[in-house]
Amino acid sequence: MGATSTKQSAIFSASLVLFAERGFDATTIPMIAEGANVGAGTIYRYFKNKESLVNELFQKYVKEFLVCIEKGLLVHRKDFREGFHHIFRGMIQFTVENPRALRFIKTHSQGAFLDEKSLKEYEKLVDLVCDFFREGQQEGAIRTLHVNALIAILFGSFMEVHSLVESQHIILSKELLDELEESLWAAIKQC
Amino acid sequence: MGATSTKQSAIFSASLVLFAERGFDATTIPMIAEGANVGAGTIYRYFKNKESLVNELFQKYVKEFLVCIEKGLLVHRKDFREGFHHIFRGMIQFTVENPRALRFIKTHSQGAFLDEKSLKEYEKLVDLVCDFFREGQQEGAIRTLHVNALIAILFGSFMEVHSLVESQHIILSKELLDELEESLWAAIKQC
Amino acid sequence: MGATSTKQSAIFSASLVLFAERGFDATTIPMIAEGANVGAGTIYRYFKNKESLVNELFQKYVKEFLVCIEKGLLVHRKDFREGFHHIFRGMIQFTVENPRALRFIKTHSQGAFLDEKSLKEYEKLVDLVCDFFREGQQEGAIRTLHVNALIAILFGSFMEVHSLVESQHIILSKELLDELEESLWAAIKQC
Amino acid sequence: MGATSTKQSAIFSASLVLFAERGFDATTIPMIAEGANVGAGTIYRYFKNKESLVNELFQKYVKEFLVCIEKGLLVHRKDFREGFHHIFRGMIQFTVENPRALRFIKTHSQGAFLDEKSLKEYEKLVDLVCDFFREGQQEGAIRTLHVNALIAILFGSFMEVHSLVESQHIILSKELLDELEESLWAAIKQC
DNA sequence: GATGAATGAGACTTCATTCAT
DNA sequence: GATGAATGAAGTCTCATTCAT
Repeated sequence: MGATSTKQSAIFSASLVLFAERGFDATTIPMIAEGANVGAGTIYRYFKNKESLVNELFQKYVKEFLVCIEKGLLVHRKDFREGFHHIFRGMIQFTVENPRALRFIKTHSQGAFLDEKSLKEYEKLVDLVCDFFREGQQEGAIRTLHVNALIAILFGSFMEVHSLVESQHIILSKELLDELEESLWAAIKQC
Repeated sequence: MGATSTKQSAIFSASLVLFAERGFDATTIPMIAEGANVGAGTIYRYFKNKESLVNELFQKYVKEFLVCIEKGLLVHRKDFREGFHHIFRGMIQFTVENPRALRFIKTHSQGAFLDEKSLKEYEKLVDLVCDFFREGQQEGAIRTLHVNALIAILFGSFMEVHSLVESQHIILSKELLDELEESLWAAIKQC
Repeated sequence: MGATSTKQSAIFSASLVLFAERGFDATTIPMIAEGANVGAGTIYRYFKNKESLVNELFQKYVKEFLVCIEKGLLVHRKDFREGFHHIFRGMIQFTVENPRALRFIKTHSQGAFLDEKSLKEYEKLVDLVCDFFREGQQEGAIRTLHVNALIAILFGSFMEVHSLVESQHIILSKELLDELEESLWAAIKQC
Repeated sequence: MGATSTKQSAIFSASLVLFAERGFDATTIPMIAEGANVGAGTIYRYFKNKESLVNELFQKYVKEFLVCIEKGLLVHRKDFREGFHHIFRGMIQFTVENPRALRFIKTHSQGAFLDEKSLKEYEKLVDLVCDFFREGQQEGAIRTLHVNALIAILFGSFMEVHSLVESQHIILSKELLDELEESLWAAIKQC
């Protein structure tokens, strides 16, 4: 909890903003150093190299995303509509608590620079929701589309809407969230 | 059909594959040259520079995408379910006819390298579907979500599923397409 | 007297020699880097780009040239023969103190890469001598040739002789200088 | 006297203009080709390469310059003032008949691309005037400066004034020429 | 003979990374 | 531990030269 973690988190913060806005390749180490108010060399005390930094950042936020979704799921398992509500609200909570993180995750989840650990962590996130959907399908509550497709619909839609909110093409409101949840549930539920 | 168009289209093809797979920044001119079986210098006979290349490629495919969607829409306008069917099938047709193009469009549509013409062309695409949705909302056939959100749901989902097909996480089949269409229509329609 | 000024002046020195000998276009950054014993990238820590380097170098030496000529002029203004003597000796002093600088200035003073500041600085140099000549003409001490032509004679001759000295076609001696001064004065003075 | 010599002289003309205005390095083969209204490849039918072209051009104009000066000299040898007059008028004639040639010769006479033949031809030019000056010195008509220095004064001044005329800083007139001749003779003659 | 499309060597420049301070 | 000056590999782009047409 000393000066060390302060510097590291400053580097994390600056990286998140820059990676989310400009992408991995277009972000330079000096940019991050300036954003974090540290020397360029200092970054290399905390991270082996630029790839290492992006991977640690990616894993950090994927984990936090996972926690946000997991939290609500554990409680209400029987009712799938309720379960979906918790997943959806967990996603919202994550984007609110970690402003640039979702865009960062989305735009970097296919990057060639991701190492095995990052990919595995990302898969965990997907698997969690997969399991939920699969169970719902067995109970006849959820559409019999390929579970990966269902996840694609859920995440793809959500992230795209999130982009619009961030770029201020859409204004976030309670109504929007409720309608969006309803729309996505309609896409997912067995009719 | 002389050597000219052959070289240029070889450069286009190689660029499309590389940009779609690795992104603009991570793709180098030598990579494109090798993929197109031309010398690096040749690329500069056909395109002013790397940015010019990505913009021309972007406009080309956005235009073709537009054509695919427009085609069906013009016929069946009254029935929105039918209209949606044509949009959806147009999207499918485009992805089948232009294997990497949709992923390229999606991953580059926010790039800082896009010039005004590219942005305008992309906007046309969005506007076309916007208009369709807006009309449907006035007729009470389509959900009253913000039209941009509806588009985000449609395109976001579709592209994400498309990614899964391309990465062979999902196998494309008539059933999948039918169910996906049904699911997305459920997300969009007024219930 | 830190490492900073050492590197920068090494780059300046190497540039001066190379630009003077080969010209701006035929001098490459790697050549300069090798001459200055620095990495090629280091040059870009001190100068924005190659043009910036040549402009800073040009301004530096034109300023020093100006100082050399100005110094003597300020004292003896009434006697034009004496004034000319000081201009001439100032030119000599400059070429002795800054071995390659005069040739560099001469061969680059018409370069398309010169920016406004460089041109203005060069003009100052010309104007100083112009004023001296104009005054001399009004007093009937100096030939009524166009002042620009007088300057052309003075500088053109001087630089050409300087070239011969540098290329060791002529050996520099007190006699040579005295005779040269006499010859140029004869060209300039009203007879 | 067919199409061949037409093309070659078109290439020569275009090269002269471009080399004189932009210099050897800043002039590209495509520029010359466009200026000469020939294909780029055609240039290589008439000249081995770019260096060969500049050397042939240089030799051609140095030779013509030599002829211009030689012509008048052969007649009046005893009177050095008269001899100088012919040299000077020969120089004028050359610049009038070959608009860009003198500037081309001057700005390229130190180029690293000049081959032995070019250097030898240039030396001939210098030697011709050298001999004249040396003879004049022996007769006590010409200043006892190093002959190379005398040539430097003559050519250096002349070329510099010529530059001013070309750049329209000075307007060419009979008076200017007469005064200039007088001034240069004053610089050269034994007083 | 004439052309200009094609090429690749080499120029300028950037930036991840190191290391002396 | 922190820094940022220094570096050189690698990227973009130009252009002299070749060669199939």
